[in-house]
Amino acid sequence: MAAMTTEAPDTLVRLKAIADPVRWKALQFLREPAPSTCRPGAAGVCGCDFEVVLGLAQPTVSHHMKVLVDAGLVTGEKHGRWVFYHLVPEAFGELQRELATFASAAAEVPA
Amino acid sequence: MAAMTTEAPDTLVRLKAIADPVRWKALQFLREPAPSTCRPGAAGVCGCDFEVVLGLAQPTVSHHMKVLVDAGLVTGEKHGRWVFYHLVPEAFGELQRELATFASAAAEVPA
DNA sequence: AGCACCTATCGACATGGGTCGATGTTTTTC
DNA sequence: GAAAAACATCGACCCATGTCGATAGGTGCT
Repeated sequence: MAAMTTEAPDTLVRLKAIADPVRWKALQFLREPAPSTCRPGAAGVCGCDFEVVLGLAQPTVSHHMKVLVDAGLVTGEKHGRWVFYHLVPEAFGELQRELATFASAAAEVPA
Repeated sequence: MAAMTTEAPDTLVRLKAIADPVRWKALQFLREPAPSTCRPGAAGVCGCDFEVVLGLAQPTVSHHMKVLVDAGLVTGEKHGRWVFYHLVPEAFGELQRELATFASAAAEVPA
């Protein structure tokens, strides 16, 4: 179940993945993970952690994480019976560059 | 009021506004506007232009533009009976910085 | 083996939001 | 004043999707 980060999902897919309150909160947690409640000293954030952080049922968490992984924003490594999630900085870098084209658009005024 | 760009809408509101195929296309058009079909030589893009570009009915266009304006991504100036829309570069700059925090997050490289 | 735990999938439900027709408001033009 | 054009608002429809319970698949522990 390797994460196919080589192919570039559409920008809209990534934006739609981010533009959800639950997934946005999940990404923020991935950015600054609190000490794992299910596995102290773990090298990542597992799905069961998100259940606590997000306050949602397990299938719902699984669904949201799948969306993030499919969008290429997050990778999920399976270690034992846990899945550890990590951010994909490149994906956010690409989005950053996309938005930059809009931030600099108004700079050039039609002659 | 027309342009309440002083208050900062939530980041999620802006992301949700962008993460829509129609509005994304509208933003791209605002970035590189083609010559206006309803008013040649106009100093902006009016709503009726979007009807042609997006291929949608007028109420639908009005709805989408309102979402973009409310999100602070676009301003709408009313000139006569037309409303000319422009990008708000600052808003995209803020989003850019938001995403930068994820792009620079601890990137552990697999051995 | 048997059990407990984490995760993925399925099915069903409810909500949100995109879409359009009809209508109203404002402004320009004749 | 009347007509036309651009835009906003309203109401309704319909699809996408977030949510959960039930269930199945996998893994580690005793």
